[in-house]
Amino acid sequence: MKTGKAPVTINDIARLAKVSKSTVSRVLNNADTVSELAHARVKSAIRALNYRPSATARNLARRRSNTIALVVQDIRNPYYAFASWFVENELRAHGFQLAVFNADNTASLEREILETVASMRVEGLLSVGGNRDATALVSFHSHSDLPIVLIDREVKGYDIPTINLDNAQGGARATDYLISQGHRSVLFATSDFTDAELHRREGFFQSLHAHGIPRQQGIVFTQEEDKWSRGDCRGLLPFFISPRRPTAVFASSDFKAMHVIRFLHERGLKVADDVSVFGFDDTPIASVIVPSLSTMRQPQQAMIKAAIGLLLCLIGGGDSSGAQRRFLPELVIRESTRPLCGPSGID
Amino acid sequence: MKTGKAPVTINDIARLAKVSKSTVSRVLNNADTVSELAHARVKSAIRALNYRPSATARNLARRRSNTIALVVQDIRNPYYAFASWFVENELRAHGFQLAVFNADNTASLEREILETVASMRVEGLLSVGGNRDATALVSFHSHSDLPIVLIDREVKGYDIPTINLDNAQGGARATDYLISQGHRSVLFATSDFTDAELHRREGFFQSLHAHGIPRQQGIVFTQEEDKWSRGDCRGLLPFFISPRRPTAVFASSDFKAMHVIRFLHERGLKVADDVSVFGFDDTPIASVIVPSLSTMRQPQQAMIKAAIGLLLCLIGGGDSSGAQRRFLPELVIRESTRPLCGPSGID
DNA sequence: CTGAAAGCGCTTACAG
DNA sequence: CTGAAAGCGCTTACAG
Repeated sequence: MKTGKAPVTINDIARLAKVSKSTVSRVLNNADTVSELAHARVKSAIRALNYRPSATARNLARRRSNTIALVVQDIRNPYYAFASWFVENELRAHGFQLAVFNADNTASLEREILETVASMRVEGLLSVGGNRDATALVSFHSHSDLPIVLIDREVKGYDIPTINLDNAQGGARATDYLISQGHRSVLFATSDFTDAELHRREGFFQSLHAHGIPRQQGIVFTQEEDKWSRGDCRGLLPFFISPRRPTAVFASSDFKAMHVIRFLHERGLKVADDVSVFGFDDTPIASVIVPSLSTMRQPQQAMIKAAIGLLLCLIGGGDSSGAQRRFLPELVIRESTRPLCGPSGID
Repeated sequence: MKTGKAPVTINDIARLAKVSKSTVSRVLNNADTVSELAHARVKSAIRALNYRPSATARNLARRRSNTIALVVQDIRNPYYAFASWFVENELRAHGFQLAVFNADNTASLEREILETVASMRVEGLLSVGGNRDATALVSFHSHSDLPIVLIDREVKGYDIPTINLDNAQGGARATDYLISQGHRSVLFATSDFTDAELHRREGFFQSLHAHGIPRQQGIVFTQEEDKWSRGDCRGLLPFFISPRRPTAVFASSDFKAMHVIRFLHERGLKVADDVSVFGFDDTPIASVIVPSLSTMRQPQQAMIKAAIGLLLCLIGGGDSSGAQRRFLPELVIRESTRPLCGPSGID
């Protein structure tokens, strides 16, 4: 029953059903002003020709696409993969379609995506995560009416509605916890890629300070995101050949924590027993790996729901200039951290 | 510089640049038959009004969308997330856009997606993975001209171009390896959700048989995919309270292997030392976790490239009825498996 | 309840 | 090199 090259159109249906295309359109859109007879004939014509209305034509005529764009920074990252899954489900419940775009942590790609999104005439844009260069986004936002809501991204000096985690507090509370377990020599492992990480680091130092620990004992190890992705942690070596090695590592994400764990393993150090490891995000896998990972949980679903609520409100014409919501992370203690008992832990 | 409610159109540009919309269209499409003057005026009008042509209108007029649909079974699964990343990059190189759809392992959702895809007038469809109910896909394929290529899915009795892994061989070679390490009591942990898993299990039994191991010593533990997702492995308990517990577990995916590892950990059993664990897929995380996971590597990128090549060929009008390619998995030995030394391993 | 007509924002022959 | 016209496949007032 292959239909040949040219797709069947509303005119084909009208002809076969012996009605006007207006009437076909009416049954397509469930109008109640169609006679039973016409309705039946149209329906059967549709079935006979295996007709599906063109979304393209419909969108053009209706001047709306009924779709919302989501741009994530890296779909390979489970955190974003899950976000896209959740956003799609939430939007479906509201009758919207989702178009996902992957920015690959690259500003130039993000720029392209914004162009595409604009030409698609989507009705709203959700962006989750992001690197620090937001110029494309800012310029796009200031030149367009498209409702935009950002998650996990701060754009200073511009009024874009934003849903964020209190990353500084997260960093501080994680560090507080490690210190409360007796750790005095804590290494913060990160990249300086996102504002979120910068704030987590800030919180790290705040906590040290609050506990009267000199800044030098709060060691920071930074390397490019790319090296983390490849699992290249050689840069950590110097910190662990010294006799006064850190007794705890606080990584700026679960993903990095897992790489730190592998590094320690290869150096013959045991997680928890020798070195406590703490993550950030509470990725699904954090509770599965052995030992399971202590981490700061990000209330991702709540944040996404809030963002979608905001976006839908904006689309509905609502005003939310200056809308900023900040969520609090939650301490999750698992197996990868342990109290430091006695001085034997350091040396 | 907000533009007000109605988006600017090609007519606005034509008016401002004092040319016809034909000419605007020409510069939009980089036609070389435009005078310098006209070109410059159009360009500056476009910039002045921040104009972006409507992809919807363009697609309708051109009768092509330039986009390809990818349907994955569960975007939360890193395997699929990576696939979508890779497909997008490959397609970009060929000038196509990608629209990703998530079937959530649900036949009814897959059906809906197929409807959407059809109405979008995409130019091709790639499907990766899939549960065993392919009726929607088969019926769709037989009623439409849309080029379709399947990856990791077998549809028997219908001629849909397919790229598959030789899962039976993968299952057999993995089991061969475990047996070669002295394991005689191997547990195969799986769900019976996909054909791939069924074939892996088949290979498992083939290998046992080839090594003269009675079927009863090849234990199979099956539970629904859903329980695996939730990490509920209580069903494994009976196998491990018996004194003659398995010395090796072969899981039908890396993901399941990780849950098995957690289960063993909670029972006080050490991976590799007490029980060898073997996965399937070689997910990125397999080499990061501690101990790193022995597994069968699936040449995912090569398979995707082959699938895209096939799809592009079909789109170009090529004929590939009966196109079936089968790739071979590769044995990857890491830390989670160990030779069984001496009878002490069994009891 | 139904159809003819205009329009959505583009592209594409066709003349000139 | 350029413009007027027709057309892509729908929807939406407007008459009747």
